[in-house]
Amino acid sequence: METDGKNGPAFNPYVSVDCVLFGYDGERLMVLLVRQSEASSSPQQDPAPQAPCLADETAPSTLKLPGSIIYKEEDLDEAAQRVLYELTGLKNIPLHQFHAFGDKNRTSNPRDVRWLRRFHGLDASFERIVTVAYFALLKINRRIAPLSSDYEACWMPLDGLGFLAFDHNRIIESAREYLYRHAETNPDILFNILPRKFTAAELRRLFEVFYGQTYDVRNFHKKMARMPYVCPLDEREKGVPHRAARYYRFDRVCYNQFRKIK
Amino acid sequence: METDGKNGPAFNPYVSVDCVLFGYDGERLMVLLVRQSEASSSPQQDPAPQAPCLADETAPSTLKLPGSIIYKEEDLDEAAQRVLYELTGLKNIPLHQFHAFGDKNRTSNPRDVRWLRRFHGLDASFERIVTVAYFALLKINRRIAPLSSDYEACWMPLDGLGFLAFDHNRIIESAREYLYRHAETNPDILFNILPRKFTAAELRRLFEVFYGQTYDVRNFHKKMARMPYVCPLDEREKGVPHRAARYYRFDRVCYNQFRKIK
DNA sequence: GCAAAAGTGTTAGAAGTACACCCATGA
DNA sequence: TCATGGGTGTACTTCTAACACTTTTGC
Repeated sequence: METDGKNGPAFNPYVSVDCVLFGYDGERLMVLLVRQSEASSSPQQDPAPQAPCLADETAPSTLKLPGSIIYKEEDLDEAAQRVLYELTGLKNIPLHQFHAFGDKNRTSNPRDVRWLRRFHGLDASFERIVTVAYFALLKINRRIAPLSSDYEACWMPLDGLGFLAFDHNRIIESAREYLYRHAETNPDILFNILPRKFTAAELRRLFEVFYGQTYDVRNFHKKMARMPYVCPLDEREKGVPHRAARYYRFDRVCYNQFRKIK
Repeated sequence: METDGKNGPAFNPYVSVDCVLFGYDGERLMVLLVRQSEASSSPQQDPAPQAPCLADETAPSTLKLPGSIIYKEEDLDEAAQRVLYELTGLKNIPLHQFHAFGDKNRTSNPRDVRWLRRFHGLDASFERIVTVAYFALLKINRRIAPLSSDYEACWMPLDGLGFLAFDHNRIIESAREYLYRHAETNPDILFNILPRKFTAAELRRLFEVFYGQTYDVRNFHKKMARMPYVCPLDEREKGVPHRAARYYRFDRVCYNQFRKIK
């Protein structure tokens, strides 16, 4: 801050947070998007619940990441938690800040400009919105879906997303890289999106989807054996038309100890 | 951005960039800091060259990270590059954005508030400065030092920093973690801070300082042999009172190829 | 010849990879 | 009894870590 004085053409951009909420439904990685509505009313005033949508490229509205301008009395992290909560009802989910996007022209697409004016009432003189992006990895289950529909939100498969508002395609791509890197050193993030009890096959499936490769079944069992925090239970599957699989659970206490000694 | 409408108490904070410039002098890791001057004039108008300073806890001024409010026509990355250039004269150095700091009270220390008013002429109503932090790893050499002194800048040993302005202690600690993580996947960053020609001992010393551990000499030679981009030269040290060490150089072309196939 | 740093090879354990068959269950 | 997916062991390679002595040079 020493390199400009009173002279510098300082200015105040808007600061927002955007949340890249990855979800796993047991089969695919998804991302939670909301409609960039053409209506000028805010969703709080005019909730329009509707069925979880499919991508519709020809619709007049575009999809975008959930986000919000930060409020005066909020920390960045708090704003991100608020966005998550208002959209999904979830609290205390670790949200990871990964990058700030502040290019001069990131809000220059005419459609986006129009939307910002109508929906946010931003005056014509606004210059830019600097957004601080967060990601989280969520378990897709029944609790989330109904809330999402209030915001015309939908889970979209991560592969083959169409064109999104602003620079949100880029933000998601970036989030994905940070997610992978984060998971390397924090594998617990993956266990959060499995059921409390899970089978070896479920864990393997998750690894295969996440890392985009296949794992030899035998070697994967050995890999699991080397994770002391993956604890086999006595319980097994029931009612399956084949040999019943053993259940495992993730032991966080054990996980934290394991990390310390490593 | 769907979770607030016209209703939200949106506001515009200042947005700044701060640069954590790590430096290596062949022996220690340092960080480049500037004085949080009590004078109200900007350094451009009143450059006061002085000898590279030592930490002086009792002085009326505190040390801080170099940084700047972003200008209207600047991208965040451009602002960070500008700060780096104005302070060191260096261009085209990769600066890595790593985190945005936007806590409500990060600029609430009375001394910092006073400084912001005097030095930046920020009016009394400012609420907050959201700062986007960058780091880079530099080779400390003669070209940097003279420029630094114009800003009352000094290289401080990374360990044992005193109390800095704002939340800059925290920012540096965070930068350090990101730097380590970055170097894991991008080891080239370490070779940038070695001389063009370096000995195995120099490389080992760097690794030991950087990773805070010692390396067995023989194993380290094997480690080097597994880095195809570290090329032995025919040249050797001269005039040393012991067996002359071989020189090596970092081959970037080879490095890039090696990364692709991995 | 001596002080000071350079350079070199072997062994053991841990982790990763490739590969094929029998087991338990419900229908 | 059959279709379906669950579960297991061995051999090879690669990486890591521990460990001690000889070489070269200037003084």
